[in-house]
Amino acid sequence: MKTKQKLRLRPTGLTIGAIAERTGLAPSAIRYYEEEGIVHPHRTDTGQRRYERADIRRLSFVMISQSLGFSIAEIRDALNSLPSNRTPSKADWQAISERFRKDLDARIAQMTKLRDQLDGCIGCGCLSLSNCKLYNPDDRAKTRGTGPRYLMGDSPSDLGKNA
Amino acid sequence: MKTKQKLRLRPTGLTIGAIAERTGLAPSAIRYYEEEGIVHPHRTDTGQRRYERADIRRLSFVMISQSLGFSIAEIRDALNSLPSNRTPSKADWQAISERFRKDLDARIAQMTKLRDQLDGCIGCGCLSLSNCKLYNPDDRAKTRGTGPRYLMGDSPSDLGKNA
DNA sequence: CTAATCTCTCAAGTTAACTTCAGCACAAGA
DNA sequence: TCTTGTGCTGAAGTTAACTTGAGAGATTAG
Repeated sequence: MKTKQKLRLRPTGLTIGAIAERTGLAPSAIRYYEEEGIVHPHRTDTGQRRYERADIRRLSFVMISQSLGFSIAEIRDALNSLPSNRTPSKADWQAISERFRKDLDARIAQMTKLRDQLDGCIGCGCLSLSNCKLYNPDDRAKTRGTGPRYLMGDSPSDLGKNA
Repeated sequence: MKTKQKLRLRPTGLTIGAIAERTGLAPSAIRYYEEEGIVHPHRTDTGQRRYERADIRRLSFVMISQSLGFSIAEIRDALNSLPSNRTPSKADWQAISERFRKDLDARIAQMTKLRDQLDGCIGCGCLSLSNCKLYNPDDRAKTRGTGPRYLMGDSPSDLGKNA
């Protein structure tokens, strides 16, 4: 079929630069997201990445989700629930939205709860840590953030002893 | 050598191990907090750290604050507002509590706002990113977390164009 | 007095989410 | 065609908040 001249494959897809411009993300970040399995651009015969329009939405979703406190891993998992064979529909995105909303609701509730205990505990001068609600490790929200904090709340064993 | 006998200085203060037990923190974490200027134990003549009872409260405050999403730097700054010449009073702690509460209120409000926009935007399938409120960089909460994210929202320049 | 614990310091490792850089290949425009 | 401008890869750096490990001294239980 191809008399294979130069055979200029029509410029299928957007370059990483174009995507970067439209999303506001740095190309390096976009490549990183690929490593993390968030986007799966195809390559030109010379190895350059080419993205689809739908990828802009995926990446934008990442930015929004991150600002809401979700990790890349969580976001990837959510995106993996989108159909891979067809372009995600409105319903598909709504399903994700609901999952995230549930998580958000829980976090907001948790923060509100801790905030309400703040005055009562820290504010009181914490003269009796032993019965301070904020010290309950189950209530101390597992901070969303980085790094080893492994032992956080692992052995607050003798908190009830004295102050 | 020493004409002075053993001269047992009375065991002033708690050892790092004792503090670790009472707070549930690892000794390494406590030493790290010292580097960060959160606690200032004095040393025995042989170089071991000795803490005061009040340090337990400082460290507990750190744990609580972290679970509320505050960084070590923010926590240190708050603690620095405590009087250094006398043991902090109830009122001293309450002042800090209020500052943190304000911050918490703002963050909760922000999260609630974004959450409410979630369904409307992601849920809708985001057919028109151009007028999506979640894309407003000013609204995208500056995520509390680690690492370079410097450019996040730095140049979402052409977001209003298409896509 | 000894063995078992504890502590100390300093360097290096860890996670997350990226960035920066070096060296090289391809693409676009005057 | 020659010159910029992009893009690619892989390795290493960055921040935060700590942990882990090595080598050596200090404390304590028996």
